[in-house]
Amino acid sequence: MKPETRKDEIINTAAKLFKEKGYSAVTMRDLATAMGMKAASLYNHINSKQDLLKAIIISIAEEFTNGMTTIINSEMSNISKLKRVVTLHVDITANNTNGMASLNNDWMHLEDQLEYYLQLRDDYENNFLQIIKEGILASEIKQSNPEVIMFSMLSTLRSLYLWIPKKEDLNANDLAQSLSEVLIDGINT
Amino acid sequence: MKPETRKDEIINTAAKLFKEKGYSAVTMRDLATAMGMKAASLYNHINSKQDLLKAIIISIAEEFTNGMTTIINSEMSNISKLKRVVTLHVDITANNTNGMASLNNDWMHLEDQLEYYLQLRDDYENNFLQIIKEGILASEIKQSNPEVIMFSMLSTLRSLYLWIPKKEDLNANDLAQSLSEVLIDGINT
DNA sequence: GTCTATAACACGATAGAC
DNA sequence: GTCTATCGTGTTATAGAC
Repeated sequence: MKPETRKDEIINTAAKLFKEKGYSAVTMRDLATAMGMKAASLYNHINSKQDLLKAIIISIAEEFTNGMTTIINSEMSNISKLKRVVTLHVDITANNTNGMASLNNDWMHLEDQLEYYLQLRDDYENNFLQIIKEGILASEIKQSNPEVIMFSMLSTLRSLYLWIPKKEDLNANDLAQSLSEVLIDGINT
Repeated sequence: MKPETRKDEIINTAAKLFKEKGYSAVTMRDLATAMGMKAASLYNHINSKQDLLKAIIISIAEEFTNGMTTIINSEMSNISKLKRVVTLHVDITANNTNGMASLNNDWMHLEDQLEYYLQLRDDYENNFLQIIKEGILASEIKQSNPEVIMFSMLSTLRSLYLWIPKKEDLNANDLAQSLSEVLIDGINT
């Protein structure tokens, strides 16, 4: 772990506030108060409010892209790949719960990087869908609508940022395990 | 269907804009432009921006509460109750996709009604959890962590507002059916 | 019921002292 | 690196003509 610079502190504090109220409702004065300084002083470390959003969202989006690439290129069953996707989400979310809120809810307020973000998200979803389709072809996965399956899994995984902070007793491995069981094996006896 | 009053038109247009950018990022000027009038004219029909949010969120939240009460008081298996919950979400969301976005993402900007909303949400989740726990006791549902099951189902159901508008070809009954299969029966062969 | 004009204030960001 | 002061603009909402 590198030591946290003052800029990193600001970014992390911003992510926390953005999670609570959303990007648009957080003012630079709010952020400054949370940092124990005046709003003008923030600009010695950052260029703009928009840069904060960019720093929060793009780095996480790229983490997902890299993780997905590794999974896609690996040699394992499609069910195992899905379980690896679950673990990917649990790990990234556990490491940056606040940032995940911005990724999910404030991406539309990106300015210069909006298209890039949408491209990454689109590629990610296509890869996710591909794993499911190949799993169905290989008879590892039930003959259901692949898009419904992806929608359901992805909705759950994208909501993890709301849930992980409330369940601190559950460690990442146990949570990924429980989630895989529920998402993949179902709940019906 | 009652004829839509001018006030209803404004509320529905507001819901659409709130879905796109969030409550805080939508200005009364944006709303007025979308309505083809000037911002000042809006105030002949509504009292404040906050009132719009209240009208959108609280009515839907009460629909969920009423629907859940009916399900809880009905005589059927717990698995059937869960399927009815899925249908409840699909129906309400199909009827008011835009409003569901505010319910999910902008509830924290409620002022006077915030506590009331949180109370309704809390009661709803407790009832949901109760169905799952009784289903496990009755051996209808697998011995998994009930909270993980609820979290997973509810995350998916709460995301429906994003998905339903993109899949207009799927009717409500078919969607509820597919979702129940995936959420309750799982995807593993 | 819609308009123009404007009040009263909050916003992001900058200038320049220390 | 933090401060005070402030610019220029955008915000919700109201007043009053038509």
